[in-house]
Amino acid sequence: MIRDVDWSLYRSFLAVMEAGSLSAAGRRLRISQPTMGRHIRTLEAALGQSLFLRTPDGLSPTDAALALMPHAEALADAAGALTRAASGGRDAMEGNIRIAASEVTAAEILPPIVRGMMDRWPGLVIELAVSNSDEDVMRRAADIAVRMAPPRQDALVAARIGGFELGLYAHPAYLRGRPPVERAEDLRGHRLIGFDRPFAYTDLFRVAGKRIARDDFALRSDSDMAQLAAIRAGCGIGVCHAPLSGGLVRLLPADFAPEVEMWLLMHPDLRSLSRFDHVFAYLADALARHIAGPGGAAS
Amino acid sequence: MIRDVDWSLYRSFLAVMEAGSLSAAGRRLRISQPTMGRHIRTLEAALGQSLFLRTPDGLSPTDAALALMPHAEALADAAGALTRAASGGRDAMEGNIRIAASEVTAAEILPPIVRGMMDRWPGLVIELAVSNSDEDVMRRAADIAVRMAPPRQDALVAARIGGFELGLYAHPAYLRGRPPVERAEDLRGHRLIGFDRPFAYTDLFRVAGKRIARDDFALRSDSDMAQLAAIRAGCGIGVCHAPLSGGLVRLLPADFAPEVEMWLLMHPDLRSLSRFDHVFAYLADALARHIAGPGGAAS
DNA sequence: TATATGCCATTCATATATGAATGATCAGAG
DNA sequence: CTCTGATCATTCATATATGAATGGCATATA
Repeated sequence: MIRDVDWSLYRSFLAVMEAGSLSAAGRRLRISQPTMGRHIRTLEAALGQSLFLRTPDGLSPTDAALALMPHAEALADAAGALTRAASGGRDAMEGNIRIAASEVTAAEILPPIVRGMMDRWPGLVIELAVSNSDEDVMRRAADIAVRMAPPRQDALVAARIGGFELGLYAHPAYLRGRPPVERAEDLRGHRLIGFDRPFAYTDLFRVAGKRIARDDFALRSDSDMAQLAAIRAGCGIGVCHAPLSGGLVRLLPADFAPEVEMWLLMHPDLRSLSRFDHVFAYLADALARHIAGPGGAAS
Repeated sequence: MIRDVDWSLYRSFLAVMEAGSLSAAGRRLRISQPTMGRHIRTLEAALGQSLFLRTPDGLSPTDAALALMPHAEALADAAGALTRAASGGRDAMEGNIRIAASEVTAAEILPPIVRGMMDRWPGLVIELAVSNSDEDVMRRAADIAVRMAPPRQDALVAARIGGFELGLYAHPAYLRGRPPVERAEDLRGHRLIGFDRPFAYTDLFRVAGKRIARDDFALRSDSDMAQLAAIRAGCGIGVCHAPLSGGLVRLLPADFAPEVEMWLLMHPDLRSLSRFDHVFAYLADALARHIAGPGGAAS
């Protein structure tokens, strides 16, 4: 049936899918547009189905192409993981490492830690990717991930870093001149900051047993970083990691104090490269110390 | 650092790793030995490290190459999945489907079911792979898997087929002329058939609360198929799926009757190709009917 | 000891894939 | 309407990768 498709063709396919045109894809892969066109034509011939409709302003994918897309991405993830694994020496602390974390983690927690890593191992090249699912590690789109929940995938190297509290916080400037928040009912009439789309966290948002729904929020954002920034800017009352709450005022600590676990994940295939183990251990240690710091220490 | 490695080189790398020599790898990929040699040399140059030691009778992998191996396999799995997904039309019931199952399942349960599928959809090409881990589906080494335990991976399409019993069985020819087995203690002195290496099933092997250990087995095999064949050949007493126990005598049904669940798994990326959905549903239905047949019906 | 069969490296003529240049087409801006 | 900036398809000279053939080298086999 289908035989011996050159893997480079898949690469060109993916590039065209992402870039939207032969020319743009060619630029990205540093090959010429005619070559790119030939690759796609060859691939279509090999697979026996047409993958793109040629239009004056690019190639638009057929349904068949869309169906193949996730597989092509998996291929790219695996190729990326291989290149990262091959970068640097066998046991040397050099080469690329891709770390995935949530926005807040990447922006607020990791930078000083990464700084320390880079100082200690100057040969390392760190890539920070923002994402929220363990899938990244399973799919090898990232080597190591920091997550705020236990892994839902078996077969991953996982370390529980520790637990910390979430809390309701507001900036003093917001609270000034507004009715005090002393009981759960006092939240009515206040500006609440929360998620836009339902998330894992959504269920956590219960104050004194009552669930805060989407409509109760005066400011909605799916970016936890934007939420944090909004709280700090005095936009209203929102949820924030206790260890990150410096300068903010905690509200209703008795009514809202859900605990969150921090986990570190790694793909088992990376254990054979010692630098991943070292970075994993370094991160686990540094994150544990971060949690144990101000407001943490719940584990 | 490392830039723009042609994915075909990874393919050659994998072929050499598996074949053990440039010539053999070349034959497998239908390219010449000099070309294969050039590919490896190019890859080594691109990755900046030597991958093989050239010996008179082949290429032996360095540690670096061994470390890259799992990644290369992931790449091959993804490429295979892509080709399989691309084989056949978009919504047509034709093309390749790879089904993973344990030995016993593949040999005893699936054949008539697969026969039915092939009759119904003549365009389908079925590949039966023997394996025991959900990993296969997660890694996309198989499209659909039949498993005897709930999935340990989230993010898989999973259907619980039903439960059935395991039991202790022996062939009448074995039992003839031997002391009868009426209580758990009677097993002493009998020939037991069991696993060689510790497995998930090992823990199940408890008779009247007492665990049967490795040393108690007179015949050990990690192949469940070999065990079944041994029981049927009258080698001794062993564990067998109730639905497969035709012609055998059940022993100590009150003391040993652990329940096992059968699950069907599929990678979510395949849902967009309708033939995988259809085959999934067909398998789920046929397996459920198999279980509900003789000796099953525990769900 | 001679012979056969693996293997890899090298060479060199050839087939193949590539890129620059060109032309055609379309959409949007002035 | 015209011009600009995208796009893709085609052409053709060139660079590149390929395979057949060869030689050298080990290890089995008789």
